[in-house]
Parts: sequence; C-alpha cells; structure tokens
Amino acid sequence: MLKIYNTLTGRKETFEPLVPKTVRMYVCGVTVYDECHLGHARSALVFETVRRYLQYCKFKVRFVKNFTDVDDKIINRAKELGIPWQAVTAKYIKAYYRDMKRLGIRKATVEPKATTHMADIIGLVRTLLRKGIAYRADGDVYFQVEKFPAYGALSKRKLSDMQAGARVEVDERKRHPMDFALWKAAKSGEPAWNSPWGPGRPGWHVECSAMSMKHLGKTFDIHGGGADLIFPHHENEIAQSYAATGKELARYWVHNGFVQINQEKMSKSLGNFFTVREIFEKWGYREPVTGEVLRYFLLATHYRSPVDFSDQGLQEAKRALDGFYGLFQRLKESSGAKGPGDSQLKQSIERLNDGFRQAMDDDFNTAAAIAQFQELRVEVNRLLVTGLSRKAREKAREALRSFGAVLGLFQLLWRDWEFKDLYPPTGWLNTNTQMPSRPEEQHRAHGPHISSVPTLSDNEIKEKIDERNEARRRKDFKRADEIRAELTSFGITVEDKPDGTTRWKR
RNA sequence: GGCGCCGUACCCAAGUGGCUAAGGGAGCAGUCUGCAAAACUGCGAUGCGGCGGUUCGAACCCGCCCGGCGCCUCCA
Repeated sequence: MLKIYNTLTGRKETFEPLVPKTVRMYVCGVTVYDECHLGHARSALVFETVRRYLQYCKFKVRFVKNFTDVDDKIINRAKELGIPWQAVTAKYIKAYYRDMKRLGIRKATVEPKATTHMADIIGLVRTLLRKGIAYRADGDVYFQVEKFPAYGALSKRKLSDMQAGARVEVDERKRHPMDFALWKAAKSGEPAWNSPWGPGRPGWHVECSAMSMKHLGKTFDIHGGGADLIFPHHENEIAQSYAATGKELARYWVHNGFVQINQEKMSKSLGNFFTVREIFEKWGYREPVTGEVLRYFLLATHYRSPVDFSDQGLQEAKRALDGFYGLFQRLKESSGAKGPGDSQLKQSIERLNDGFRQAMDDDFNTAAAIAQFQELRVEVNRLLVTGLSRKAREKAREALRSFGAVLGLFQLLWRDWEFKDLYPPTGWLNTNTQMPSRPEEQHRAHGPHISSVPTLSDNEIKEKIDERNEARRRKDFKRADEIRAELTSFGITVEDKPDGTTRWKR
C-alpha cells in the first residue's frame, strides 16, 4: 500500500487515484532562461522516480511537465544577449533535454509550453473575471485573493500574517498587496498576445492552471515541484483553479527538498550553484557513468530532505556503484554449474523484493530502497564464494537490474563502467569559495578538464597482463610489479583471481 | 515579525512510540594473496543537539533552550 506525504495535510496518506489504476500527475518544470543546475535536476529526477515507481506498481501514468517559456527573466536574458526571446527559450529547452538525457530522465507524457496554450490561458482568465474573482487594472488582470477564503491552506499562512512582514512593492492598482497578476500588459518590444484586455502575456501561475486543466482535467491526482514553489506558485494555482472550476485541483501535493552547498540552498542569487552541464563536463568520467553517479547520489537521500552537494558525496556514490558493477563482473566471470548457494539466493531475492516495495511504498523512500540493494550485494558476494550455478548468477544479476531500473540504476554493462579512481580525484569542486555566476567563467576558474587521463586499448592491456602473468610464472615478481605499476599509471587496476587468471578494471 | 524545516557514530544516511538504532563510506583487526587488489569475517553510537515533561515504554509525542536552514520577493 503506497503512502505519500501530502504537503496540504502535512502527513502521509494512503494513495488512491481518482480513477482506479490510472494516475494523473502534473509537475512544474523549469523556466527556460538558463542552464539547469543540480536543483532542477533533483526535482526532475524525484518526480521521474515517482512516475517510474507508479508504473512499476502497475498504474497507468499520465505525466505532464511544463516549460515556462514566457516570463520576465526570459525577456531580460534576451535583452542581455541581444537575441530574440524565442532564441533564448529554444536554446535552453535544448539544453534541458541534453541534461535530462545525460541523467537518464525520460520525457513526460506531455510537455506543454505556455506559449502554445494562450487560448486556454485567456479562457481561464476570462472565467475568473466573469466570476468576479479577478479584476482589471489598466491592461493588467489581477486575482483577488480576499475572494478566496482558503488562500494560504497549502503554505499554512494567513493573509493577515503575510501583510506584516511582506516587503511587497506597493502597487496602488492592486486591491490587496497579495493579489497576483493573471495577465500582464505588454510594454513596447515585449512579447505579446492579443487578449480582450489588450496585448500582453500571462502571469506565471496561470499557465500551470490552464495547462494542467487542459491535459489532466479539473481534478487530478498528484501535483509536484520543488519546495520553493509551495508559496506563492502552488498556492496561487490552487486559488485560480478552484475559483474557476469549483473543484479541487490536485489531491496529493508533493514537494522535493533543496540541493544545498555547505548547508545553504543552491540558488542563482547566492551564486553557489553547479550546472548539470559543468558537472558532466568536469567530473572526468564518461557520461553514462557520471549520470548514474548523480542519480545514486541524489536518490541516496530521501526526496524531502535537503541534500548537500559535495565532491565527497559524489565520490561516495561512485564507490558504492563500483561495488555493484564489480559484482556484475564477478557474476559474469564466475564459472561452475553447481550451486550450493542457489536456494539461499532465492530467499535473498525474495527479501529484496519485499524490502524494496516496503521502502518505496513508504513515501518513495529511495534511500531505504538502496540499502536493500546493498544488502543483496553483500549476500550475493558471499554466496558467490559458496558457489552459485550459472542460472542463479543470472537470476541475481537480473534481480538487481530489474529493481534497479525503477531507480534508473545498474543499467550499464559492467564493461562500460569505469572503475578507476580519478586523479586528482578531488578538488575540482571548490565549494568553499563564491562561485562566479556564469558557467563560462567557472570553466576558466577551474582549469582544464581532468578527463584527459592517458589510457590504453584493450589489446594493449591484454598484452601487458599476459607479459605480467608470464613473469609471475617465472616468479619474477619484480617485473610483475613493474608492469602492474605501469598499468596503474594508466588508471587500470589489476586483480589476480584465486584460479590463477587475472582481471583488470579501467 | 509570521509560518515551517533540520540537528542520528569520524563522514554520508534510514528509522518518527516498543525486538539487539537499517545501509554505505572511511578506519582498525583477520581470512585469502608471492605482494597487492577485490571479496568475505569481526570491531565501532548503553545512545539519536541540550534540559525538562507525557507514557508501563521515546531518537520518535509535548515544552523550553542551543545550533543551522528555508519560505514570506523570482526561484526546482
């Protein structure tokens, strides 16, 4: 039985979709005016994992994730770069897809853009005006929060409390300082769509209400996003949608915690962010390896907790995955058809099955789920010493791979994994100093990539290994150790197995 | 000022009323090894920021305090 923590009620609730066996979920995506940083990646990953697990539980999932492609920040960025705003959004939508692909994050069922839903947005604003919940002021349209009694229910705040400390610019045209824009009149040169209130563009919140309604209906099951969207974004969505339809917008509100640097929220304004792009380009491992390391790193912490990004954290995730891929290698290489450990393996896999489901059913506890994988890893290693039949070894691998798939882990071939430790292994990620705010500058600040470690081809390695084993047979251990040192210098680890053969890892 | 979150071993991190407080990393000791590496085995919090309280029983509930953070303005 799946339980989900609902921000609206503040507790875990048993999940039951409105329509049996079908889940409709909406997640607020990104505003496309810059590169994604790790915080965006975490949110995308968390909700993709939610979706994957729901699918694993045999739900049919309709997953909508939007792009905000019209907004003040986009307009500003366009001015800054001296290019049309459409070029800005096109560029960063492309960058977003590139990053998601590297992280192994699949596309949503529908990925709508605000700019292609103008009719829906205008229709929604018109409804709110007709119902007297919104009002016009010059070319703008505002939502009147005082007409919505439940305002503040999600973020647990009262209008009266907020007035006290809110340093909102006093806009004389607003009836209440918390009233928010549904439609903004365009100044000259700004992107504009025709509307009954003159040319302009939608406010930020209204697009999500319009698009979710269009693609999922008036009420759907799960609405997600980063915790920083609880207020005002999601609060405003609820107000608009409910005011327009008279129906509950979403039944389960799910919010992920922040990525932090040195205990502080990663954000543009603090300048302490790392873009997904620079992590991939500078961490030195090949893309699929870095992608999985990032997934592991992020999923090893529960999605609602903050996660502190650091070089050490990444290293630990890498080492943990080394352990799993090392096991995959051993499972493949081991020989012997007899399997004294076979019956025990069956039990172990059964335990993983139960443990995994229990963990994930408890509000998507990926950290606890990963612990289950670790336990199976140890048990299989142990059983491998006892002896596992070929069939059992295949089963063990398959169990890890199929459960791992729900988290997007263990999907590579062990041959494609990179076991070597990077050298210098740490230090590229200097989290103690203020980061320059532009990725371009950061590259310069941190010097060249460290991925250009010289390497050898498989054949060259094989020759060296053969030569070394020949030396070992002659008991010329001095020569054997020389060769091993040489291979080490190329980032290759040599392991002599008990049966006399040698395996190597890059 | 309002609302909220976090503080579990050297590090990361589950657990939120009741078996011996998961799991990983690091460390130490051992098995194996020509030496290594890997793997395995063993060791590691009588205690969960502090102090009180509720309870037969609390890391988990309540209160106060200390430390850190977030939202209230664009923010995943």
